[in-house]
Parts: sequence; C-alpha cells; structure tokens
Amino acid sequence: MPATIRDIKDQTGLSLATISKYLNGGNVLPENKVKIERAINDLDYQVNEMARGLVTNMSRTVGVSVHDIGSLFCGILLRYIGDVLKNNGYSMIICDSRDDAKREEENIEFFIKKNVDGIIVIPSSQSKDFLKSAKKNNIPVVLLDRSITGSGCDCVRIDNRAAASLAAALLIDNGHKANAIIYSSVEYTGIERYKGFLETMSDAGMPIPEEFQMAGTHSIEHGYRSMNELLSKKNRPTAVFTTNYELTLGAVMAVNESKYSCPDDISIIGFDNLILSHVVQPKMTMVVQPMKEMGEKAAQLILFKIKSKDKDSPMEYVLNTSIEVGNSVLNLA
Amino acid sequence: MPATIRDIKDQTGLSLATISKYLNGGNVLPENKVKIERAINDLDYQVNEMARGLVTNMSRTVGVSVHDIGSLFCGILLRYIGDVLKNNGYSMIICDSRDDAKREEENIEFFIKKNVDGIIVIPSSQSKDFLKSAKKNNIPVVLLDRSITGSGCDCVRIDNRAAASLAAALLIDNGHKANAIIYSSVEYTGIERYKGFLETMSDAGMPIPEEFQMAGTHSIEHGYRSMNELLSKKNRPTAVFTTNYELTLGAVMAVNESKYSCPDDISIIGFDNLILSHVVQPKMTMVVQPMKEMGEKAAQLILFKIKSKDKDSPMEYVLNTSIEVGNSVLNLA
DNA sequence: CTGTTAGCGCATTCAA
DNA sequence: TTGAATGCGCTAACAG
Repeated sequence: MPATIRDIKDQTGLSLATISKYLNGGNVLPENKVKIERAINDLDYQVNEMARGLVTNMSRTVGVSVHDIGSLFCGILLRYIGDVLKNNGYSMIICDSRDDAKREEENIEFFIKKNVDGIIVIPSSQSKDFLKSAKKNNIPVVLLDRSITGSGCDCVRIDNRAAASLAAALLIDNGHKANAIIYSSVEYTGIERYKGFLETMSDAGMPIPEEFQMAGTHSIEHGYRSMNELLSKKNRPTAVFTTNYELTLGAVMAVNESKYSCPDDISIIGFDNLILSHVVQPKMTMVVQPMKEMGEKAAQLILFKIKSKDKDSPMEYVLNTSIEVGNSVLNLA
Repeated sequence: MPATIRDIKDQTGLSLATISKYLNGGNVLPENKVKIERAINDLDYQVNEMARGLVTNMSRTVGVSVHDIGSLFCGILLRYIGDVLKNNGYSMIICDSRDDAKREEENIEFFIKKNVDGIIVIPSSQSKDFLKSAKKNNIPVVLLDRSITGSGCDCVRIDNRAAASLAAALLIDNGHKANAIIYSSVEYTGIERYKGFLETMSDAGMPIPEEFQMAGTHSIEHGYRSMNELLSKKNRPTAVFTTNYELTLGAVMAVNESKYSCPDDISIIGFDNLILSHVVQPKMTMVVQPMKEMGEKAAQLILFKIKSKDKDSPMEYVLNTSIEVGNSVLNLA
C-alpha cells in the first residue's frame, strides 16, 4: 500500500492541514518543512491524484483529439504538446479520430467522461457540432491547426492563404509563368492554401489553368499520381506547388522515378518540412510551419484557460510561416 | 454542476447502494432499473471517475510510453492500442521518450504519479532499470516490439531473427548471391534482424562480406546514404535487405535518384509495409509485421493483467511475420 | 502558522 | 434484493 498523508502525519506529528498546505505550496515553518520533506522521502509518499481531484474537481489531465495519430504532422505536434503539459504536471489522454466526424464527437464525450480539465483538438470536422458536450460541461477547448467558425474556441494556427501566397511570390520572383498546384480539396487548410495560391497568381496576371489544378485527398498517392499526370502533359508546367507534406513526398517520388529531374525539368515548392529535406536531393524549397511554437502555444493556452477560468471572447493565434530556400526551384528570371 | 448519484437517489427514491449496484452491473428489480435509467437520462448523469477511483483504487487509465511518437510505427500501434482501451472504458496517457533512457524512466514515474492501472512500453532502453518504479508499485507492464531480458514483464513482439531469415530465404530462392544489408545497429530489433539475416546467408554458404554490412542509426538518412554507397561500389550487390521502414524509404529514394533502377539493377527487400507500397514503383517486396494484431494484443494483455492481478511468470507473445511479394526482387535463378 | 472538522462522490460492508 | 452507514485520501473552511 502506498503511503498516505496520514502516514506523514504520524511520522511528523503535524496535522493533515499543515501537510496539505505544504504539498500545495503554502507557507510552513522551516523546521516543519524539513520534517515533512524527510517523511515524504522516507515513506516514498506521492499525492493520490484521484483523492485530490475529488476535492478540487480537477484531474490535471488534458484530452487531445487528433485527426490522425499516424501522421507525422500530428505526431510532432503531440510531442511538443506533451512536453509542455508534462512539465506542468498535466497528463494527456490521446484519442484518434481517423478523420471521422462521428469518432471526433465520441472522443470529446469520452474526455468528458474521463473528467479532463481541458481539451485540445486537431480537428477533422468542419462543423462545430462535435464540441457540444464540451460546451455543455463548460470545458475549455483549444483548436490547433484549423479554426472552426462559430465554435467560440481559442485557436492556434497559421494563415494558410498567406503561406500559399509566399509560395506563389517565390515562383513569380523566379520567373515561373506556367505553374501548377497539387492540393487537398477535402480539408479546410488545403482549400485555403489553394485559394491563396490562385489569388496571388491571378493578381500577378498569371491565373492557373484548370488542368494545372490538381484536387484530391491528403495523401502521398494523390501527390504521386498528380505529379505523374502533370509530367505527362505536352505543355508541362515549369513549377508545382505541393500544399502539404504527404503531397510533397508523393510528388518528389514521382519526379525521381520519371525521366525528368528537379529542378532542371520541373521546379517544386513544398509544404511542411518535417523530415524530407534531410533526405531528398536536391534540397527542397519549402513553406514551413512553426511546429514547435504551434504545439507549445496550444498547450500553454489550454493550461491558461483551465487555470484562469477565462471566459473572454475567443482568440485566434495566427503564427507566421516562412520559406526555407533550397534548390528545388529553378531561377528562370 | 454535474449530477451525482445523490440526485438519482432523490429522483428515484432508491438508496445509494442500489443505484451503485446498478451502475456496476449488479442485479436490480426491473422496475427499479427502469427508474434509474430514466433518472440517468433526465439528469444526464455520468459516474465521477475520480470518486470511483478513490474507492476502488483504479483509475481506468493505462500509461503508454513510446520511443518516438513521431514515427509511423508507433503511431499505428497507438491507433490500435487506443481503440481497444477506449472500447473497454480505459483511457491512455501517452508519453514520448524520444529514444532517451532517462526520459523513459521519468515517463514511468509520471505514470505512477498519475495512478495508472497498467503500463505499455514500446521501449528504447535495453536495460530493465527504467521499470523499477513500476515494479515497486506493483503496476503491471507489457512490453511491445522489444523484450527486455530479466524484466519479468509480458511482451508482445515478432521473432526478428526469423523474420530476417524469411527475407534471406527469399533472396536465396531468387538466385541472389551478392547480398547486402542496411540495418540499425543502435537497437535490439535491428541487431536481431542483422543476426538472423547473416546466419541464414552463412548457412546457405553465402556469408555477407563486411563491406555489404551497413550499420548505422534507425533513420531515412542512413538508408539513403548506405544505398548510395552500395551503388557506387565497383562490385555492386545484386540485392539489399533494408531492415526497417525508415531505412527502406531512404534506400528507395536513393535508388530512384540514381541512374540505376529497381529491380533491374538492384533488388530490394524491405521491412514494415506501413505506406510505402501504395506509392513506390515497383511495388515493394516486404517483410511485414502484424501491426494491428500487435497493438490489439498488447492492449488486451494489459487489460487482462490489470483485471486478473495475474502474477504468473511473464509470457512472451511472439507473432508471425510474413512476406508480401511485390516486384522489387529480380529473379536471377 | 497550525490544528480540527467536514465533505468531495462513490463502492462496499452488514443488516434487514 | 435493498438500505444505512462507513471510509477511500485529500483540500478547504474556520478557529486558534
């Protein structure tokens, strides 16, 4: 049986209240402090979080629902989220929603049942419906990567349109006039990037023809097939913007297996430099998201909401993307 | 404020004990059952897991420590583990050990502090030291992917030597006599696969020359560099065994960027068909682990250990690997 | 600064 | 089968 606060009381002769106060950071006479610390050490005492939670109505646990736990993007965010939470004494319960709205809603309900103090969601849903049980139970929610209109939740994300504009501007600067985009048309972020890219290109007098707009799923396959299709056209584009990690990976593989080479025959600007650049020749030019900052910010934010019971109007934290310049974009200018 | 069992009592007129009994699956008169169920529905009652845990000394939570939450291998296992646990009403707290033994030990201590009922570890450590606080607190542990000698823990894994032998046998059957291996020399599984491959090749009278034994880290980079090195030799091998997912990915990329092609110039047999085969041409021949079975078995096992308080001598569940035949191995015979 | 007391929500005796 | 009573380990009043 693990030691309880009573055992500390017996060994030190102090009262429960004094010991509890010490445990929660209150002021105690130095001599008593020493006694308590020794007893804790001797008895290998650890606070019973369930008993504490029953009184304080806090579990010191955060639920994290991710749209795909197998994706590198989620995995890396989870790493940073987990670090911050753990350093603050919070544990994270993770549930995978597999890009399924129903599962996502079940995850939130599961979190509530498990008495989490707060929830972080990397959403797959476009609608706010899945959050209703969190709302009802008054549990704070932070959205990561995507915001959801009308959700009333704080959100940490990048400006996807601006990020895509960066990519477009770089291609324009390098003199590319025949540009294509491979994007995910099944998710908010993909569509935003698509819009940002097309708009910037249009504004520059270089609208993207329909045959160079490759819509599809968020997958290596789509990147691979689309790049093959683009390469087989009589009028190939000179540059392609691949709007997420998986699409970039697939596109690069397609080029490498083809008779063409990057950047001599085709330029690529990718998205999310998760690992690819360590491996691929030439070094890829990439739009990069601040993964560490995003994960840490989301974790700090949920901790803040939990502690402050803050009911201010929701904030959007829009972080900056940047371009890591490699050698995958040829300068035609 | 959420409803408590007291509110159910007030509405139904029954006693706390009866309601509690119902909640825990006991027998209650049909009419009372109806009353209770209606009250639960009306009041939107949910059991307070912390209060329940305080009494039962169970948190219905399992800690999962993974060696790298960013890796596809861990991500996919987590998916299956999470499903089984959730379906049984258990939540999973995840901690990343980043392949660091110290972190791994801290993770276990953190789990204990959080009163988990059981622990699943996908270990990075070779030593059992990091498990000591689990031992002391008598918390069951299941190791996944790697066993640790003397740990006294149940374990779910594959037979890595046998798996590598399968790969060797396939190359032999196809008439390959100049074979190379790219492997991870920093982890148990990699070393086992290395040993299995070399042994089978030696037994067949085709020992692997040292210059064809590419030791290194578990990384895409190592696969990439090693394959490049092999390709640049005057006497190239005719086939290469890449012993994990990342190494396979790196090796494939290297070949695709080179003037050589697979399988005409060089055959590859890979490991862990996580996603690669959907994308790469030619379709890869792969040694595959039963990921779903592994994750589910580990989760079922920890649930069993938790419920049974089973103190039998530890078991090793060694699952079968198989080969998925693609077109990446040329038949020279 | 310290001690006494009550009670968080529930499961589990033991009687009835 | 049901009900009344007890306590899991801890925090938070409040009084000293």
